[in-house]
Formats: sequence, C-alpha cells, structure tokens
Amino acid sequence: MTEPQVLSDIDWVGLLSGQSQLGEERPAVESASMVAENGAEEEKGNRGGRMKKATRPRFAFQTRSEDDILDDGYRWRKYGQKAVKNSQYPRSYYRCTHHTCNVKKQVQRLSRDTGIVVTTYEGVHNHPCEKLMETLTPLLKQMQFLTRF
DNA sequence: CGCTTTTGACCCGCGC
DNA sequence: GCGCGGGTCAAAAGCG
Repeated sequence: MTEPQVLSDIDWVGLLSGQSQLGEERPAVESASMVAENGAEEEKGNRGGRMKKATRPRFAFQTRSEDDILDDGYRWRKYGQKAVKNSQYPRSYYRCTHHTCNVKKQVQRLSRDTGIVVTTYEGVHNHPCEKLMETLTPLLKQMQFLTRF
C-alpha cells in the first residue's frame, strides 16, 4: 500500500503518447505492458477455500476512453468496487462470467487524467469469445465453403 | 424470470 | 498485537 505511483507491481513500459485526438469513437490504446508470471492455477490451500494462491499473468492496459466499461468481447460481472487512496475515484473489479474462466479485470481511473482508464487483466481466457465467435462463424463457414474449390 | 449491478461487511496480509 | 488498506463475498435491488 501507499504506492507513490500507480500499480507499482506492474512494469509500465510506456505512458500516454500524448496524441490521440482523432475524432473517432473508437478508444485508442495508448500503451500496454505485461508481466508474465508463470505458476499454477486453480489452486487452493486455505481453510476457507476462498482465494487461490495462483500467480497468473497480468496484463495492464491504459486506454483513453470516456467509458469505464470497455467491452473486449467477453462478459464481465462486477463483483466489487473500492476507493483507492491515491485516487479520488473508485476502482472497479470485474470477473469473467464463465465457469471455467477465472479471469479477473480491474478498472481504475486516473485521478490526474479523468479521460484515462487503467484496465488490468489477470489471467487468460480459456474459452472462445462468444461475441467474436458469432461474428467469425459465418466468415469461417464461407471460407470453408470457398476452400473446397 | 434471469442475470447483473450495488452496497456493506468480512477477511487477510502487512506495517508499525 | 493492533491498525490500515486492499480485495472478495454475499444478499438484495434493478433492469432487460
């Protein structure tokens, strides 16, 4: 706690490029960094059986968007919201709704720049993305059909 | 009607 | 050993 900077655990490679005014509704990803920590998953050991001491890869993204909820194609269920000390804005905790998917997402706004949203992913999806699937399925079918010739 | 969001309380690790 | 801070869970309400 008491971090002089945001997310000290994460190795931030870059910061905002300072250039984004494109006039597009599509949010622009300014920077991204990742820390790949291999380790077991779905492991328990506490008597309560609540948390799992699994070290999963973490992916941090800084996105410039007005909306906190960036739909990446997956279904997220919010399970908590807490205020951070260094930030005057609350941090939201999301989780993938899939049963076999233990991916967690953490969204926080920068108190300095309200337009910047820090999204931190924890873990990887082990299931296909329904949204993309639906979009891609027709194309795949078409491709398969065309490949026959 | 099912699911997601919301809010408060609980729990845990660490610092002092 | 206690306190602080952060993280998660759980029950109820709201929305499509």
